[in-house]
Amino acid sequence: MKMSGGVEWGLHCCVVLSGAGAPVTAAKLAELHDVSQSYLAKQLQLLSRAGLVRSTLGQSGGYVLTRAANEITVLDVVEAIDGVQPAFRCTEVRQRGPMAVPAERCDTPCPIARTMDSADRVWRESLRRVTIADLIADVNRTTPPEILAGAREWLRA
Amino acid sequence: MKMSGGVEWGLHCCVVLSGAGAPVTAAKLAELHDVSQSYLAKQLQLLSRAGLVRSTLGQSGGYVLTRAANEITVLDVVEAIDGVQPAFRCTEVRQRGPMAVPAERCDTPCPIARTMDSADRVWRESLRRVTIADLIADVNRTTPPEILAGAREWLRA
DNA sequence: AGAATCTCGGACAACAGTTATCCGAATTTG
DNA sequence: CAAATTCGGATAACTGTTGTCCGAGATTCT
Repeated sequence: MKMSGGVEWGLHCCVVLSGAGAPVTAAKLAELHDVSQSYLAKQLQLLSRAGLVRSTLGQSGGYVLTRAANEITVLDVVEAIDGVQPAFRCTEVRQRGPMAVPAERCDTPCPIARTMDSADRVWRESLRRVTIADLIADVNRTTPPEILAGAREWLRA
Repeated sequence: MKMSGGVEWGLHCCVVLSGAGAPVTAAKLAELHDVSQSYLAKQLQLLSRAGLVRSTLGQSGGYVLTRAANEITVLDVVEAIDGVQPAFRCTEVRQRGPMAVPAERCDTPCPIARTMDSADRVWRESLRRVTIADLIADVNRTTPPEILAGAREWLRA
């Protein structure tokens, strides 16, 4: 089981985008993080399609967050890039084979599926509790101030 | 993000194995669940390697659980088949690019990684709370008794 | 005791989904 | 009108999952 690597990039981009007042191009975001420019563009498209960022076209275009940082949760980004489909999918094994349970007797979902769904819910709930603003606060607290100022300046140039 | 489909099979097998008093062959388990025999064998091997089941060779061999059903958690099966590696892996993006944070200043893990790890922990904790015995109790409550008896008889034959 | 029979176990291919890349079309700014 | 920029799809490489096979090992019957 593996989450798409683009989730990490997307979260970093949201943090950076929140700090910059002006639109930032995909190329700049890719260079800042030292990741593939073409592939990051794809992830940004997913964020855009989910309505988390807005892209402005033209010469001085780029990406901007559509809401305040404390209105965007980590779960929003995860679901935008990795999808909303839960990791476990019940294939209704009990309805197959020589001892199959007829479909009309399966009113309640399989206990295995219920267990997995419950775990999936608490996982998502945990991610929903953390916002981009929380991440920013943590970053501001743990990274050297000169680097923060340097990045801000580098983005402007 | 997608969990291995073998997890579902493995859990069903554990439930069946707990009900049968004698060893059950991989072929019988595959036929009962109507899944690929060769591939199910692979999943059973993983369970065996993790110490959840014990295989006995020879003419009347098969698989047996090594512990009582209430001593095996769903998480045990998930980790045996799907692996223990968390879905999110931090690639230390902050240490890359023109504004990289030097490694010696990164004493605390990235806040993004901490958020993901926390969610992963509650997910695993949720799965750890449910045992095979719980699943069996649920199955016994929700499936028609004649089918349960039929399956028990079918296994014996 | 020996041989047949049946089992598990690991090695070996096919498939799918993810990762990564590129280029043309559409759009805004200067 | 020209330059710069984003968006979307089409396309290749790659990793991991899915699926299949045959050999090694053990038990049972004669």
